[in-house]
Amino acid sequence: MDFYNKVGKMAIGSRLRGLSDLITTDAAQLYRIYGVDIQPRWWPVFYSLTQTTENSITAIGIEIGQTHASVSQVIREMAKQGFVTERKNKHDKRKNFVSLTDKGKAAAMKLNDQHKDVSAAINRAFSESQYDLWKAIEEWEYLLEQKSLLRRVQEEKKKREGSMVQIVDYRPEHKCVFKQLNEEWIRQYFKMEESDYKALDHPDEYIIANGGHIFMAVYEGEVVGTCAIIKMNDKKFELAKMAVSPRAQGKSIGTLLGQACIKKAKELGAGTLYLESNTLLKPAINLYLKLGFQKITGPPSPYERSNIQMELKL
Amino acid sequence: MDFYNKVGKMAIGSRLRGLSDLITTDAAQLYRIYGVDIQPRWWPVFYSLTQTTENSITAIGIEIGQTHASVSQVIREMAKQGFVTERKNKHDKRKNFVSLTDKGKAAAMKLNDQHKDVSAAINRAFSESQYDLWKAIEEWEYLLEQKSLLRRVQEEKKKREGSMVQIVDYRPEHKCVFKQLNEEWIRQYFKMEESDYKALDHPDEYIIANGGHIFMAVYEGEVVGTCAIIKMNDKKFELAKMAVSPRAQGKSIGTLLGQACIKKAKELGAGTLYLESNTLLKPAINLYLKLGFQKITGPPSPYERSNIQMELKL
DNA sequence: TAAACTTGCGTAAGTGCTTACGTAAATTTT
DNA sequence: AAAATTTACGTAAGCACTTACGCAAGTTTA
Repeated sequence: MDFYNKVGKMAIGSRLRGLSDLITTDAAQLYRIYGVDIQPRWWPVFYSLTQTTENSITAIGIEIGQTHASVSQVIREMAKQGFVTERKNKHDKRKNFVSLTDKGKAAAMKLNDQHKDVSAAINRAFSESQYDLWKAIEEWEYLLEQKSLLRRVQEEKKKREGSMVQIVDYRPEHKCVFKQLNEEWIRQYFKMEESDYKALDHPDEYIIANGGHIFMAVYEGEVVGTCAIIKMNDKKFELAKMAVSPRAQGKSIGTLLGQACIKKAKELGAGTLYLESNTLLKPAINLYLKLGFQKITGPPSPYERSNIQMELKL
Repeated sequence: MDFYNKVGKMAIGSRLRGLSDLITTDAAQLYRIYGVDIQPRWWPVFYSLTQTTENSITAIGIEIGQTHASVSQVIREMAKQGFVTERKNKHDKRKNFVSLTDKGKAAAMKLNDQHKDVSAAINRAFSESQYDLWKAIEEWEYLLEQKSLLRRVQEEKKKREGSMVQIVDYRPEHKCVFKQLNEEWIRQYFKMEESDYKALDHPDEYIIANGGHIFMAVYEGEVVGTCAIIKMNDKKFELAKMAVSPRAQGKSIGTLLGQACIKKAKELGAGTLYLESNTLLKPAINLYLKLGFQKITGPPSPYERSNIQMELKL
């Protein structure tokens, strides 16, 4: 199929199903060859019943990895053809115990031959092949169990979108959006305090002129995040005013801003980066931890909403 | 799934489908993440349409490896949601040309990102894996194209059943079945001749006492085939009276009998094995060819039904 | 001991494809 | 030019499962 090559390995799902179909379409004819008048879909149930004298619907389903509904349907068809009999359990009247009839057992004998031959044919095909399909499937099952495809794709999305984010220095024209981004999240969780207005209305004076720095995150031409470091003394800066627009979350923008701030603080000769936050903001705290910050107990903060203090030694 | 291990590699079909499901079930959620309101099953059609400005139903089907019926259904759904428009072809009014609307194109842009991320995720998974699933699938597709699973199983069946066939020397109690087996096939195609009765009614005198040999094939305790070598002179034997019961055909019994006769003829010091047959009996002629016999032109035969003569140099 | 939950099962409906079939248009054969 | 065949498409129904739901029977909790 040329399409597969165009689309690339993304088509792995379709391709797997295609191969599965290629293998299973022959099945119906196979049963005819062995003179057993059964439906291919009965096979797993049939096989399971040959292993245990009798079994309940749900138990069979679990064993063969299908739903009880599917087994129930198959059993009904098999019973109609006289391959199995059903028997209600005495102790637990909900349970429906199923076992092979004589006709079923006779068919099972023939199926046993078929099982032998199919196994032999498949094993021979395996021995003819260079790449081990069986092990490859096992490995993929394991890989996807460890981390689902969905999560893998989400990670790739984050990475791609993160690479499209630019971290730029604060410029006067950012004044308005700088305040807006911060006000947005503060109002969502808390209320604006006096000290907020001071820094947000006059970033140039309170932050930059004071020896600090502000970064802005730009995504698709739009400013979607910000973060600042404020000079406390020659050796200590505060990480503050971190804000990311809710529309742009999930793109690792906080991480990128944090990393830029840490780098800048080092350049400015800081030995410690300090911050105040609130334990209510779990994603933020997680981000700080990921950046290397650790909880400390310091002097009280001027901000009402602050209930946790953290520090990073540079 | 424990069942897989019990059943062995015969479950390869189910297992492939299982893995395919594991990969494709995530798909539905994926589209939501990318903010595109499309059905996963639309994807191949969608992708195909982004490659060509417009295309007909059947052509799309061929490209994506599905039936036109499937494409027709998908297009109907997509049109209802306004992703595509249909346009009857002027020159050929049967054709229905489909193209993306603006809404469709916008969705295609988003899908493009999704395609990138999914491809990246899958490629990363491939690079994490040790066994190459992709190549393994390719190889199996090739193997099954060369020889279908059905044929492979049939071969195994033949081999297994062949190994259950015993070739034994003629004993007096075989007299009746020896005649019966031969009469059965002769009557089916021709009519019994005078010379038939001589050899079939008195095998001891005409064949064995004369320095020849008769083999019987036994399957599941029942005599199901026979074949004889008749001495023509010290260096030349005739292969004759080969008969296999129709109920036991397809088990390579003819081959086994033939091989036994060839071996015996060698032991008896023959240099040539000769036979007469009829070109009507194609499977028989094929068997003789497979055993190494070649067509010759010799003196006329006493049997009316003989129209071909063959010989094997030992 | 009643109420709430869990378990086992059957039935219905959905899924994403397929095959089967019918119809109209185009093409080839007679 | 009529008849037969092929092509393009739509619709219906089937396949082998699934999920959703409801009922009855058991078990646990309050």
